[in-house]
Amino acid sequence: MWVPSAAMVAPRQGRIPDATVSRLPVYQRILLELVRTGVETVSSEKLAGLAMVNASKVRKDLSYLGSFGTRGWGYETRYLLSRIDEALGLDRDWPVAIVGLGNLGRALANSPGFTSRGFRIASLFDVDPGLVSTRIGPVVIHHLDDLAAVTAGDPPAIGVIATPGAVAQDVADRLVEAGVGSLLNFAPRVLAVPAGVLLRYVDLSIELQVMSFYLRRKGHRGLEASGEGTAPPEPPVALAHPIGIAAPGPGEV
Amino acid sequence: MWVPSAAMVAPRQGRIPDATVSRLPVYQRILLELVRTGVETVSSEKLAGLAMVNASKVRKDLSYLGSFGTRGWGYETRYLLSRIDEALGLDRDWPVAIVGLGNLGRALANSPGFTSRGFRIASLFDVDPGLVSTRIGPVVIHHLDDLAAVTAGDPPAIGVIATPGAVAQDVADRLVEAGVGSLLNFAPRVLAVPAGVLLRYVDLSIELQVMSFYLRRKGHRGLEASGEGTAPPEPPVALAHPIGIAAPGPGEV
DNA sequence: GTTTGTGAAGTTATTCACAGCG
DNA sequence: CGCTGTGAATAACTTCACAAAC
Repeated sequence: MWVPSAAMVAPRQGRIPDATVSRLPVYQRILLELVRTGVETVSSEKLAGLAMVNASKVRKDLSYLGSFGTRGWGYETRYLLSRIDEALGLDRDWPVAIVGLGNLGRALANSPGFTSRGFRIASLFDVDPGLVSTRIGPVVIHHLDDLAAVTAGDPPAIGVIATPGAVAQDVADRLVEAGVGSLLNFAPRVLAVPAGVLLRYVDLSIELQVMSFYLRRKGHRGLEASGEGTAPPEPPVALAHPIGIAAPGPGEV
Repeated sequence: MWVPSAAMVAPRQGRIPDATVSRLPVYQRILLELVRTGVETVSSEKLAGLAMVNASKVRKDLSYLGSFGTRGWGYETRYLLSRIDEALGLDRDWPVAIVGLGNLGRALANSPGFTSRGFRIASLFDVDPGLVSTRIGPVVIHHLDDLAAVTAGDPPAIGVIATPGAVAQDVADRLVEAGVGSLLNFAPRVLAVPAGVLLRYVDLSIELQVMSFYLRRKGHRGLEASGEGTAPPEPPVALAHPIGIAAPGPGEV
């Protein structure tokens, strides 16, 4: 069995760039699959191919965690995975509260994100009397008004907002008040939160509109153009990348 | 009524930076609300406050579309909105196909993204016999195997993948084969698509894991830490921004 | 021979700071 | 005056290219 030397384990002290952080989960998922299928080592080239990114980007990303590849050989999948898990804090269980259990909230509650390690649904909230007191799996849905009482003494690390936009700021305020450390907002609203509270957005409308922009550039024609007529297409363009998953690879413009 | 001069309308010929493109939908949404509530003008400072970004970023972003502010005064909300809509291609209707109508797919199909201008659900697909032939609103759900037949002659501009990860690549292949110009992937998989097809990702697991990383840095403690013990917290850090909505503003670390 | 890890170069994005216009 | 629009400065990120390690 391969054993890392002390020098190889030592993680960089410096900051890990944001762009790198947002790619680590991609590598993590790929490594999980490689380990599952019995692959023991992987080169930056191979990993880059699977993640659809440049190989030197993979090497630089991994170098921020430490230097645990073997030259001429590659990375040991199982060990690399454990280092990424540790960097991402997946060696803990982060309690998550979800507010809003319509289709989206239910989809989130049942998504693979919560069945894998690292996260745990701690509490659910809605205002619909038809939903309150029902369960999703083992977790009962409470009324939003009981949020403070339910989370008292054990505030969730992450609050997920899956409500209509109109109430998103109110929900955010309540979650912050309850002591939640970070918010993941699916509602189509820009939110204001106090300094120190992390805030990220996932927004379908924005994704669609960004696609619309690049489709127009590609010269794609929108059907049933409403209004004054169709603008001329602009020259093709490379696609900006999404939530930071992967830079444009061979498969993308 | 205010009428723009020719000089003010002329859009820049140069490329609009990707980072700007991903912020335009945010400005668009805010302007929509300002227009709706009867606000006639807005300064870059005000708009920046609402979007939680730096004011000079707003001015630079808007300057890529042309120069239609009035010095000493600000921007005319209704006119600015129309220019952003045009830049984003929202003056057309992009037909969208959604594959996978579990909770997530249904949430997407019913989301405000499709009730507003610019997008139209053209077709829906699933493989579940219990769903095929049922409707969501006026649109019937077809079997995935009928995708080629249903979209023949009128390929959707955008394909939305809301299936389990295991079948996402197959669905992507079918959509591309059918002539779809861009893909929005909600499945937790990296996809390969031919050059020329736009591809964006929305991934809950990644968002959660990125939050986990920054929570750890903040010194937040995960409950019930599994495994060998809790790593020491790292110094606080600024939060990277998500799908490119907004740079860290006053409300965010 | 092969592949990592990393300085250096190149590219893109953000912020500053102020001239110029209404 | 106030506020836009934009060059110039800074910062962040990506890619190149190669010496060092196995």
